[in-house]
Amino acid sequence: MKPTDSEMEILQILWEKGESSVRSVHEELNRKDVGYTTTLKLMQIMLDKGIVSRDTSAKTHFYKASLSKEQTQHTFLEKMINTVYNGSTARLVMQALGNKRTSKAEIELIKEYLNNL
Amino acid sequence: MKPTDSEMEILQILWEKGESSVRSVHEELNRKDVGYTTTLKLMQIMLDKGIVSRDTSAKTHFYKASLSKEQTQHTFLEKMINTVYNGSTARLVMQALGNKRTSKAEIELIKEYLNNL
DNA sequence: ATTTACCTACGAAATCATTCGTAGATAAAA
DNA sequence: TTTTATCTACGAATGATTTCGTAGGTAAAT
Repeated sequence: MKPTDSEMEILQILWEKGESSVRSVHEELNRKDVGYTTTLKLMQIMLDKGIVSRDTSAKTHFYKASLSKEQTQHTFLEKMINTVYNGSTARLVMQALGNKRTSKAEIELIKEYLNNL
Repeated sequence: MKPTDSEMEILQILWEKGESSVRSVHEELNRKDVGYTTTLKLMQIMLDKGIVSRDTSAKTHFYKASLSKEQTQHTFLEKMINTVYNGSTARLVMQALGNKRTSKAEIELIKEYLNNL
């Protein structure tokens, strides 16, 4: 239900690339220090947990995320707003904008978005 | 320096309540299933890690957070933006605003904030 | 003065996440 | 056909987090 950090990294790749083999996920994660079977094991554990599903019809299995990116991100955000920002979205947003020097383009994007709300 | 989930829960209480005894933190965490010595141990570990400091002049020790709420929240946000939103602050902000029905007052607050950047 | 109630310290078990090595299967290359 | 490459499965080591039990201290209540 709550992906770990490593699992999150793998999910990112699956969302971006779509259905993928372990090898291709492993190469995308450019953690050079970590062996192939580690990635394999992680993905097998994710399968157990129901975080991903897979197609085993060929020798090389293909994995895909069970949850949508949006749904997962939403869960994370909600949790963060409630536990860390006492339920105030504005507080989170302002801190996000304040602490990082956000690019002008990004700021414009947000302004536009706000006007359309 | 990355507090774990349990450590985060304790930090929340210390930020809110200020300097506190283990007992009072333990009661505030309403995890009924967990014993007092567990909370004690966690806070002792946090002391080892430098996450909290304490006053041992009386029999009952008093703990306080070493890091400010703002700084710690910032670290979390950064990490979240990087791991979940591919480094895009705007994407986080827009999802935060989009998924929850944010009040008009909050939206105004954010607009004003953006104009002052 | 003895019991009761809290407190700290701390070792160690239980749990969970991450890592790797090895075995065995299959397919492609030589 | 034999070798080589690549795949899955899975047990087990490692490391970090969370949990609890027990021992020993101090202070208040009986």
